[in-house]
Amino acid sequence: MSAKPYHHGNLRDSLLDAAAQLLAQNGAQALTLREVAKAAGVSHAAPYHHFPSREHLLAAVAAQAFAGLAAAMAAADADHARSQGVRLMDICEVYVEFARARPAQFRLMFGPLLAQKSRYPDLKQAAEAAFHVLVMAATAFDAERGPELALTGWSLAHGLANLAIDEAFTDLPVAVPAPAVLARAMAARMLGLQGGVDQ
Amino acid sequence: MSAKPYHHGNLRDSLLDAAAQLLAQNGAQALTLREVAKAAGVSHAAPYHHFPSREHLLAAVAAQAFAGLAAAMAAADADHARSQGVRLMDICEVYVEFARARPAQFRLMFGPLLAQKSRYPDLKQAAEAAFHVLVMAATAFDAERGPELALTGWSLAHGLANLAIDEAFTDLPVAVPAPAVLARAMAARMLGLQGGVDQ
DNA sequence: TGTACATCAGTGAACGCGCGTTCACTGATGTAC
DNA sequence: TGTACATCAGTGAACGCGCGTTCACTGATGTAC
Repeated sequence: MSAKPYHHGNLRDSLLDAAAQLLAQNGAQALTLREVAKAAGVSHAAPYHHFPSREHLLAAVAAQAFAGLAAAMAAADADHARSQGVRLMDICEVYVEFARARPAQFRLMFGPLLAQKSRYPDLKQAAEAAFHVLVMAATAFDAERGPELALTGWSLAHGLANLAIDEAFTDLPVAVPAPAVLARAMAARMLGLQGGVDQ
Repeated sequence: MSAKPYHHGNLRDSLLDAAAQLLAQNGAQALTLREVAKAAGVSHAAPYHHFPSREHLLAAVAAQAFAGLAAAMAAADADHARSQGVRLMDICEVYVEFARARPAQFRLMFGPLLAQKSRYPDLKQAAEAAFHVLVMAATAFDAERGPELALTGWSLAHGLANLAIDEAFTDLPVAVPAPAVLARAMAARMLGLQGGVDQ
């Protein structure tokens, strides 16, 4: 803040923040280390004291994004006033809306830029933690078919999220409801519920 | 073939073929115009006589891939010995297997590299033709809920396809069947059928 | 409370690289007459 | 069947650019004594 100190103090976090912001603006393709450094107000060589390479920085951004997604899903699952089935629908909606709000992050989280996730333990762990929220909720809904429902729900939400952010629905020759509405309706069908109206 | 003629004769198609092959090997990120030209046995400036820019070449590759997907889906829908419900399951399976067989093409078709599809009319038309196959099949299955089923099935297959090629299922703490099996089972559930065994 | 010094987080210049694209050119093709 | 010529599809050298990364350096920090 004050007069630009030589030692930044918390550059690692600043770089992550700057990267996330640039990602939202320009997409992962255009996210260069040099731009990130500039946005953080630091020379373009400084990031190397905190990340071994550009890819490691991207992995850290993705891990942070997974944590955010997991938190949002967990929050949706925490509303105990709602039935477990409705909460599963909420989770699907949250998933889709997360992707729509942060499309570049979402693509980075799953895309080929971080092909070998196993090389980034933190990233892998964050991804698994997010999926775990869904498995737990699905198992609470139906103890026996929990994992199966979780996989189906994940595929459904993931496909919808991707199609939505890739704008595959624009100018389609059929009427398409809003993604959030679609997410709830599809989840309801999958669970054998009445589709969004039985709260 | 013979002694490298100065005039290639069919360079446009050769470039598309070379691009598709390089895409399969290295991914869209690494697909450069220069490499494509080299693979087609031509100087790196030659492609400009057939495509105004790299992006136009990519768009043409994607359009061709959409045509291939549409053909595969149509073939699955053409087996009139099977019930319409089973054929819808077949289409979903074909969709997922297409993605697994050509992951880089699949990502290019939907990804952000071709953000403004509307700038490439051929591409847009090819994409819509593929979706149309699904809508027709879903409408044949259930005249009233056709479009809704098509959207749900598309999301399901698309999500599964993406998760499969991004290897999101590896090392998951739950048992995961093969993608093709998953595709059939999920489609069956969506349609209210018995899940892959009622041929 | 001072001081020497190891450690660390920055800087800024430089490197090599490969890319998309442009340009003036040249060789091949095919058509008018 | 020839020949002149417009057109087209190639070539290869060159351009400018921005990138990731390296390097020797310098200023700040904090700890041992």
